[in-house]
Amino acid sequence: MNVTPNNPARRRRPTIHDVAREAGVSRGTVSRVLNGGHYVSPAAAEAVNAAIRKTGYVVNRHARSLITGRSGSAAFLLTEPQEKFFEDPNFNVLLRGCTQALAAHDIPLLLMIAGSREEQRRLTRYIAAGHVDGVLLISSHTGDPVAEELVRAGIPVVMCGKPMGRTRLAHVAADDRDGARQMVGHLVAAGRRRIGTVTGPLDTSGGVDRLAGYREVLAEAGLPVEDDLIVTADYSREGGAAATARLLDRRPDLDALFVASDLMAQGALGVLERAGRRVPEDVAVGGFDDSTAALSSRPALTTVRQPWDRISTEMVRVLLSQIDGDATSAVILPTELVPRDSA
Amino acid sequence: MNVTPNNPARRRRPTIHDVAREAGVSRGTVSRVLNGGHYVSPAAAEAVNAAIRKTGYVVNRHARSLITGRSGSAAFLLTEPQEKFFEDPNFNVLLRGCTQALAAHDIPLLLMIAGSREEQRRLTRYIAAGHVDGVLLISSHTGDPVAEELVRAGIPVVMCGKPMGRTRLAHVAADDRDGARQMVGHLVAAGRRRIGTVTGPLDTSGGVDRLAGYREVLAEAGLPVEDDLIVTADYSREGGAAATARLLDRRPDLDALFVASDLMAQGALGVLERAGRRVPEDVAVGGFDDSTAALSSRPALTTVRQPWDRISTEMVRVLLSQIDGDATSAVILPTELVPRDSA
DNA sequence: TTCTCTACTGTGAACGCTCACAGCTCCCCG
DNA sequence: CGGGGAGCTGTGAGCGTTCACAGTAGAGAA
Repeated sequence: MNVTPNNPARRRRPTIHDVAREAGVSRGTVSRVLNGGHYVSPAAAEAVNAAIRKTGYVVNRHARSLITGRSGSAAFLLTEPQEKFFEDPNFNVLLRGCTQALAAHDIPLLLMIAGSREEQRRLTRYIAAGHVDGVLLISSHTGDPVAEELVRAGIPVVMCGKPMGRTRLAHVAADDRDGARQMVGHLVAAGRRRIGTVTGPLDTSGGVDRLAGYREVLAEAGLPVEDDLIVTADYSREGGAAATARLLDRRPDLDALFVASDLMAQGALGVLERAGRRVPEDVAVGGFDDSTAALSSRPALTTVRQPWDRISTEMVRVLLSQIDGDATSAVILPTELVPRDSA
Repeated sequence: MNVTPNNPARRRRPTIHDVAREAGVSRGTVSRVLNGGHYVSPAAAEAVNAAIRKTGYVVNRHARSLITGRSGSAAFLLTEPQEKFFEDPNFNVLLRGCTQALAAHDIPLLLMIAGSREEQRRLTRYIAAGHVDGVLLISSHTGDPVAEELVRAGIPVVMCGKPMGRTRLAHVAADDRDGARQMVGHLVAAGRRRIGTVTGPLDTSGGVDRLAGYREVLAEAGLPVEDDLIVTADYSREGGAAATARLLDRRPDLDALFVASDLMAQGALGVLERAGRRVPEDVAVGGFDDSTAALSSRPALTTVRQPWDRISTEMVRVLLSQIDGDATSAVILPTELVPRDSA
């Protein structure tokens, strides 16, 4: 005697066959409903949808991927040690924006971190094996081999920020040069004359382009561009503090400071305060990014807004169109001066 | 006439068939080599491995998943707004540790963030649909519905930290109570008598248990446990600063402070400095976590080390064994006092 | 009426893998 | 010397989809 008669296949997940049987149609029709509903009669579509609701059917993505050759997911790939990114408030906004933009297309975003060359190799292999349809690449420094490897493997890649190498790579970036021009122009217009700058690393486009904007505006205003007013740091709070200390040491007559990131500007504010300089009375300070750090610092930071929300949606748009076979493209988005209390 | 005779299937990825043909064996043998190499002669294994190298073969995980029913990936799921986690240095260490521990098993870790109830629902559905083999759940607050939903759907889940609800959930946590006992014991032994505490949120086990340890030690030392020496904050730097200011206002006679996280302790140090108190001479400060914040603060923070590296490897171990069908289990790891300069 | 075109539907064949099974050889033990 | 087991191998089936194709019905044109 069978003790559990009603339990031959307990809790098997319903397949497309079950839905088809339930709806009284064929597999093909169910599949068509699932994929856009073209060439399906209204009555059949209705029956299929009812059957899907009734059975609680969910497509098996593995089966679908096997035949379509697509995984239905994308990667958010960091090719530098993660600490740097996590500390940076911009990163939060970018990640969140990309996740949401992809969620609208029902594409989950896998966050991958490849700090060491070893990890880079492993992940490149993994991605190149087709486990991900496309990559949002967050890498700033020159000579990052990952982008090239992925492109060679035929994987759609979109970078955040202008790539430094000569590779023709799809990317989305803010207009760093113009943002710097706006900020330094603002400082000049306020009557500042001895304007220093703390740049980002000069193997990143943000570092180079913001410095270029600074130089241009000074030159246009007829002010000398002096080397001892220029210090390079690494976008971190501590780096910004150290650079500012050095600058202040070299040029005690400083009356304004353009810092290439809000985080570094926070470090700068601390150093200036400890040195007894009032901001903005003695030294005006301008940041870059309009990150959360800008609002929480005291005084509130005058900064340059990067349109992170638009950057993320654009990155996703470019990636998806590239996955659909379109050519690579580049998008540069405008930046905007945000005047607050520090300058 | 065929114009491109040599190009019928350009750049097709090699399959197990190609490897089998190349090695002169059958599909079955190749599959066995791929899955551990049992019941394969050394000669055959050698031939297969050579063929894999030659063809550049990589398994198609979609095909494998289709039959095994496993995805070969795991999720790192945050059920709270991401900002909080990213700011916290502990989170970096935990994420990195888990990623590495899983990488050793060739299991990629998908980072998922479910800040809103809406996102939680979407991701729960996604995970329950079988797209991930298991979940490392980072959620601290009481009444988080995600854990229960996942468990009900039969998904292996391991939590970081003791769950507050009554659910019997697999988890890995540090011994918060004992860590607090060590720290407060240290303060008492140093002759401190008016010891305040800044606790974590009281709907997290870290908040509750560390407070419990504080209370116990004071009671055991014959010191009064006074309510106005206890303030609750939210683990953030700012929250810690605000709580300390309140405490100092209420009890100017404070001679020691046990702060339930290093980040909050950093905030506390700032407030104490501005209030003109010397640390540790006037007020001894003890943190919790031994995060990077502890070393970078001035003075270097005496704190309680949470074994994050072991926590992450244990989480992965418990998750994998649960995926393999073992029962859920809980692991509590020891904490350790790290004496530095602040107490 | 017949023919063509469009809208819709069902069916077989993949996709690339693992699993179960059957078959083979060889060795050890009774 | 026969039987049983261990070690190794190949084969067929099937996982749950999508895709291409063949086919049907009905509408409209010739």
